[in-house]
Amino acid sequence: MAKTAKSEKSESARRGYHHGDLRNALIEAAAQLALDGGPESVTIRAAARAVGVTPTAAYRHFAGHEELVEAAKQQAMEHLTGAMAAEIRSRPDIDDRTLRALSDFAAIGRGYLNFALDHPGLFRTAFSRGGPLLPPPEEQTAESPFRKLVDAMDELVNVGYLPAERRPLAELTAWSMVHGLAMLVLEGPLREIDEQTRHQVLLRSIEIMGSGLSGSPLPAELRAVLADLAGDLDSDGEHTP
Amino acid sequence: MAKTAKSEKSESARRGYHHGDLRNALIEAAAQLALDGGPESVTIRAAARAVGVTPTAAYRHFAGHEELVEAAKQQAMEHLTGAMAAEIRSRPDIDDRTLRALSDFAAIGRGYLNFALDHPGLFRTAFSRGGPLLPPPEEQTAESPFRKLVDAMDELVNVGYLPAERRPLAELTAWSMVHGLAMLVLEGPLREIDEQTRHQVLLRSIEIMGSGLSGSPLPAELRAVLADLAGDLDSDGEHTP
DNA sequence: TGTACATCAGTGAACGCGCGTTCACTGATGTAC
DNA sequence: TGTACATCAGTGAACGCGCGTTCACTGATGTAC
Repeated sequence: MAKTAKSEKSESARRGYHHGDLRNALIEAAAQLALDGGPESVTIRAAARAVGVTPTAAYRHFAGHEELVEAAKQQAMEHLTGAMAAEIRSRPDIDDRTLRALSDFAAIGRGYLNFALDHPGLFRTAFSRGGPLLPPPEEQTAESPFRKLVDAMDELVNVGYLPAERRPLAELTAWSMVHGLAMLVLEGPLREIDEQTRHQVLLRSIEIMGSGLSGSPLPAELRAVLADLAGDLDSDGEHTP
Repeated sequence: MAKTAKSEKSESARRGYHHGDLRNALIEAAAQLALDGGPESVTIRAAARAVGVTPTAAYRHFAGHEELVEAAKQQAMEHLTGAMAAEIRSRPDIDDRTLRALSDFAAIGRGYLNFALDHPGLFRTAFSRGGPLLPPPEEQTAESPFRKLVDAMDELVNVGYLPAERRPLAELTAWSMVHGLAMLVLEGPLREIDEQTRHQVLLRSIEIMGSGLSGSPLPAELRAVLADLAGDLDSDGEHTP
């Protein structure tokens, strides 16, 4: 870093140096492989091929195959984080705090499922065996989907919707629900379910979760908001923000 | 079958014929491989090796590798069915119908999670990509876990606990929840969660689901029953019935 | 500023692996006479 | 009941594949004088 501080040149010089930034190029190639074919498709040889380099070259930057795959999983998780953060950011504001908190909550679930359906290869990679563990709270950024879920739930308590004694671990229940739905629908026994049913299951799930949290049925106005949100759930291809 | 009808001998004679029943032997070997190492471990060569036969011999009974793997997945699903049916059967009777229906419901979730934790290889195989689809209702046996879940939910309606308008698709929500929990805890980002937390998440999940269905908090007596049930959730190794 | 040298990113050939799959075959079984 | 023959389940050798990984190497870069 002393070198980098000395001159800007070394920064740009490095670009033309042999390959430039082979490590990151390989990671990006690995992420692309994961996007196309899931974690099984991430191999050293394929990544090297994609970058236009000899497999051996990869061993200058990774201890072995496993390290490349781990990088791809990490990358896939960051894609999920980015996609969800963007989706959540792009939602219109709602004045009523309770309504807002609940709709945040629903949007998180919807974003998760959308990502899974839009990028099955990445989703599978992010959650494949040996993928990244849930980081401890202090290491989670504000963008982290899980952090956003926790925040939304905390807000539900602050707002008086969710009784404090029902709060503990509720985020894990909510996560399980939407994760399970994604898995069952993506590559599980429900993978041939029709789009409308899938849509309705998410709706019902959010509803059940919502009233399961508060301990009372959802007010009609909330149900309307949730229905709107779930309506953005898209099916094939990219979803329009 | 005309032959079989003619004499019982042909039945037993077939046993000693070359290998006897190589097809089923290979399927059983495949299931064992899946138990030990998940679906990736199911190969024609390994199954043949386990049975003590040449790989080529497998091609008399399976069109190719894919067909053997499919058989293993089917087998894994049947194991799940059997294990859950046994677990549900072995529960003590409860007089109160509502209590009973709710505890059935909870036991199904617990059985599912127990199977996943006790036999991760089989669980992963049953739900791996390209695994068996959920059969249409008319093809589900009374033993089918999904059928049992549907029945339990119907009973919750009959008993007046679950309002009919909240019934539709609720079984898919419940399934998603427990499936997601199993995936997250088995090989996902929660795989290093401690046993006690895992236990409590299931408890909270059943509670949230239960009150989310009815639209009102669980009566204290129900919570006590559920806590008992979830207490049977075991962690490492076989669970004791 | 120019030259000799050290460094180290990437090359090319090769290895061993387990896999799926195919081939011509063998030898046990069941059957027709 | 005994013998010739057809059937077909299983053998053994071999193929090509893509993979991970290692080896001695080359040649571009950065640096010391």
